[in-house]
Amino acid sequence: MKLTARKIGAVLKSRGYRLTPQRNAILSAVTASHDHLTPTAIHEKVRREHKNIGLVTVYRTIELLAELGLICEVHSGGNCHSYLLRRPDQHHHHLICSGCGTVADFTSCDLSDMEQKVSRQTGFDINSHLLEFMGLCRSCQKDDRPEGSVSGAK
Amino acid sequence: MKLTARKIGAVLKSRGYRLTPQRNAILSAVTASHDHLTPTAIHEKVRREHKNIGLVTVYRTIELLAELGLICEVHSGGNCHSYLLRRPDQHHHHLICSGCGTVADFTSCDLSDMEQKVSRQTGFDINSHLLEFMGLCRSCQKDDRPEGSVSGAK
DNA sequence: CTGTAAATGAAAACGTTTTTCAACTGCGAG
DNA sequence: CTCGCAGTTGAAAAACGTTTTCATTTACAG
Ligand SMILES: [Mn+2]
Ligand SMILES: [Mn+2]
Ligand SMILES: [Zn+2]
Ligand SMILES: [Zn+2]
Repeated sequence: MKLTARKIGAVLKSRGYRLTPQRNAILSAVTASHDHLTPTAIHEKVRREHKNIGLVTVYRTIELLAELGLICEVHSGGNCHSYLLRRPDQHHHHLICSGCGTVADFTSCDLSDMEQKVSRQTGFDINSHLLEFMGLCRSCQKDDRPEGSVSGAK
Repeated sequence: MKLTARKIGAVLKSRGYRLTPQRNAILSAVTASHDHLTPTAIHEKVRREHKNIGLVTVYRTIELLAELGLICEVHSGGNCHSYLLRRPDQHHHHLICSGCGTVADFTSCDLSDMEQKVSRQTGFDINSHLLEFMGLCRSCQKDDRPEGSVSGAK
């Protein structure tokens, strides 16, 4: 069942959030678009009708919608990376410990079956993928931290 | 065969790049660390010995090393995202067209086998993953653009 | 040693995201 | 319907992270 601006509005209210004109405008912009939009792009779109809306509001609304799982986030390849020495020669992927930041490598990645399937389903000609696992490394599982005590990189 | 600062230095030279003290310092910092480091983190590390090195140089060197595949890039969850309306209710992933930016959904994702395997191999307790496919959508395959003419979002 | 193209650092420009705070308003209680 | 207030907003500034510019320095081939 497809999400509409109206439905999302209802979800917001049911969760105790207010349904403001600004939020409605943002909902319309997002539901109307078949693209993925950056916060700025959303702002520009919304602005056409709602000239005075602040970019801050866009950020706040996006955050809210993402939290509630009403919008999806795409990693648009921008600049939010950290780096580490390459260890395996081969194509591989990473596991990142959300406790301490440790990164482990994973080489036996076989997405080709999935890629084929997806390719057939969608008609896309796939040429690369981004795959990362998140979790707790062995030692962080033991530590069993108090909560919210991530120390790792960044 | 593990990459060392020395070996990477050799690669650089063999590719016609100069081996400067700054680059060496960065290589040492990166090879010494078992963590993934942000550009700023690398800068801070390197600075201890090489007080005058500029953050610009760190950025330039990282770019170089990444291009040559000597370091790996981890998507550290920062802020480089675009957003779109959630379409499938279920857990799913995205295919992004590098031609026009179109995003397609892919629901039949089954990484659980891989997750189990990786989990066994590394001892990680995996609780989430990031998976995205990149490629050309059907219509962009036809268009066969001149080159570098991405128009999509962002 | 020298000449030259490559590399560097300081500073400024940039684009994005967050913080702050005073003003405003959606909406439920009365 | 009105009132009151917690929730929401916008302007502005601060905080970031990254890139550009440009004059100066330097690695290294010849
Ligand atoms: Mn999604
Ligand atoms: Mn890697
Ligand atoms: Zn850990
Ligand atoms: Zn396309």
